[in-house]
Amino acid sequence: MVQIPKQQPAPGPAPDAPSPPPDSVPQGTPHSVPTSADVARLAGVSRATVSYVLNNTSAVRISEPTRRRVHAAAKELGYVPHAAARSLRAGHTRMVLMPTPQIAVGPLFSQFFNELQWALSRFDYTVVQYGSLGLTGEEAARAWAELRPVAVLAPDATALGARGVAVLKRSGAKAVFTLGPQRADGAHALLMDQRLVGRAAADHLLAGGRRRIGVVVPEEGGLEAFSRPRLDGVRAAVRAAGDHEVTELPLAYTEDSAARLADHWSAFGLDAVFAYNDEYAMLLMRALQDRDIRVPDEVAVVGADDLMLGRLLRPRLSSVRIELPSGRGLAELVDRVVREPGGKPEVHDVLGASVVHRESS
Amino acid sequence: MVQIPKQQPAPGPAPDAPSPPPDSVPQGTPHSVPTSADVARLAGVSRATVSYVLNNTSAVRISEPTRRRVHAAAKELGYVPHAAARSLRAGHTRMVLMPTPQIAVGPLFSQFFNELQWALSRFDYTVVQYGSLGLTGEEAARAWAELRPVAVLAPDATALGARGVAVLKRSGAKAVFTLGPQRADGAHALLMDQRLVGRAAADHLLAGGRRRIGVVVPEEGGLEAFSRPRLDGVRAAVRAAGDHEVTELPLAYTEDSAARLADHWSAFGLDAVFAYNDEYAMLLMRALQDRDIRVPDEVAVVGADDLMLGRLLRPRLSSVRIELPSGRGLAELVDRVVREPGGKPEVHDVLGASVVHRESS
DNA sequence: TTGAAAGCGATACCAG
DNA sequence: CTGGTATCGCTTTCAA
Repeated sequence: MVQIPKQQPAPGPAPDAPSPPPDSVPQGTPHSVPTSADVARLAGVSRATVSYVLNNTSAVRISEPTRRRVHAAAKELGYVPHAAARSLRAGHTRMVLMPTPQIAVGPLFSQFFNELQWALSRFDYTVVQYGSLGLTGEEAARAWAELRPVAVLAPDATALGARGVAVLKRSGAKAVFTLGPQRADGAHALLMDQRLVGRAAADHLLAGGRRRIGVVVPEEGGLEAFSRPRLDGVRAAVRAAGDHEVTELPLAYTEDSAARLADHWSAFGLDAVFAYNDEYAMLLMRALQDRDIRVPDEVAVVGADDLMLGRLLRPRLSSVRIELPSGRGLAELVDRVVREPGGKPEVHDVLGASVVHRESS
Repeated sequence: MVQIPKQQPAPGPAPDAPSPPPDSVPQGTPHSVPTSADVARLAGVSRATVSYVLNNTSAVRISEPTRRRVHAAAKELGYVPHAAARSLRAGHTRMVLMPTPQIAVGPLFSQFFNELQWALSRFDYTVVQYGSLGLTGEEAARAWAELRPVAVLAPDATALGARGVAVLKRSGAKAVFTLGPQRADGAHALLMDQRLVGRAAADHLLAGGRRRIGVVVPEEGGLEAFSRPRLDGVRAAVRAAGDHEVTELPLAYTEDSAARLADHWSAFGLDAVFAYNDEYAMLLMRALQDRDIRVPDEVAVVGADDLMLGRLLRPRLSSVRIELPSGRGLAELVDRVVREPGGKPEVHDVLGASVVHRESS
């Protein structure tokens, strides 16, 4: 706040004189960032001692008066250690990189992300979400590798390929995980097999006697990684049950789009819909009801994510509840791999899907 | 993948012999991370030349054959530069730190975040979301300062105080912004005055002849920073219009809580509710309707955020549309401050609020 | 108990 | 046109 006006150092030795300035008043250097050397000077000790004190190095015992002086000096200068210098020296970091998915991906997933982040920080990892916007697999990997993270948890929408994984490992990453519906060669996988969601919905509808099933496929870009496998899951379940029909229903998240779909509804001849998720389900259900198409009598509707809103609709919306594992457990897994790298890539199936049956189906 | 078993270096000079190994076959060092020195060795040039080539340094002209050799060597080794070393040498970074808010904060805000992130990366900043979970103002600031970001955009739920701002500036941050309903001394502010949301809702309700207004206050922790000012905004508007009543309505985001509130509804004697946001509005409206309390005849309901779901409810939900500024503009602002620091802290009012009148009010 | 000094990896100056 | 080399801030032996 106090603006020191032009407090130039007194004319003396040239700025790059090799000898350190003997008159070591730290305020003399007006506004550079304080380093451990500054702390050392102010406390009248060496940089080594500063390091020992501030890191509580147990292998070395520093006298209490000295500790006090160092701490006081650090506080007075507002000294904050330089993470880059530290990790450069150490040769490794505790950084876990979680590249942000480009697309917003729903409250469920982002809560999962948050929980995982919290759990990892309990393990003393520094979690960093890195916005590598618009970069593709290998390029993205190179950008991430520059940070030398000890672990990378990549939402596989980033299409990290085997090449990308290799880049990261060569850069020193001990653990590379993909998390999402697909896996990448060489990386561990927290596999979230979205087909299970479709399968659960289809099994439920088939069990209720429905035979002509429609599947909403969002037109919004970036959702294909989820919508495709969900559709595939429905197809597989339906095929297993005796080759009934499955109709793709493209739908954008707008009232117009829903209206168009509903206008042609009878042409599809469906008796059930899996609506991708609860929000699309709500959109579609509203459009159907506005046209006096009765749910569930004429058509059963099932959403996914089991959001609160489903319980508030009338009829109450049946929904596929998706269970993601605890952040705590995953953090343990990551930590284990970091500490014992070199194992074969593990594939963990981390997605559970079960239908919550309500009134719409 | 190929596990080289115990490939120990042949017995020769002690491992810490000062002379570099003359037989410099890079494959000889099994699995360390390649550095620019490795690239230089493989290409048969100096580290300086490698740096010049890989950074396209224009002040220096390198022959085409040399460039080729360097690029080939870099690719063969899978060389990725070390960001920490680079920024240590450079004395600054292009990192913009955006600490993640602890609480999930709704789709509107996170979309705004994403847009801002994208815009900043167009300005060649590296955007990093840092999960400093559970740390308070000054401690959090110290943790962030270790990364030496050039700019910090702090959601003020992190309660970055004047002290925290000072810590960041001393650590070299050229631009410190808070973004949210409050500001911090010394920092620039992208002020999102949530009172405007409450005011807009209240003005709308008052204009419609409503006089006894209730305001939903979410019981979920972490939302106070938003709900308090929204309530205050309603209070201010109501006071200005002639001192009518304002009733606080605590509500958790559960059906039970909404049911309890609705059960005692008549006791409140209200003719209007501002429901904090669309989701709480939906929750409350459903509970009211289930008890045959008519909306909007008996009670007008207004939400906020103008989500799609509001349009799908019956009656359609009136809502306060919140306008956040373009990420592009804010990125420009941040960039300007980074390039010309030292100016007085600027306060930018970046939140617009206007009611979308539908059927529920 | 403390200090001097070597390096971590990359860059930019100054010679050659 | 290219190669030494000092340097950024910090940790960590090794000596004193």
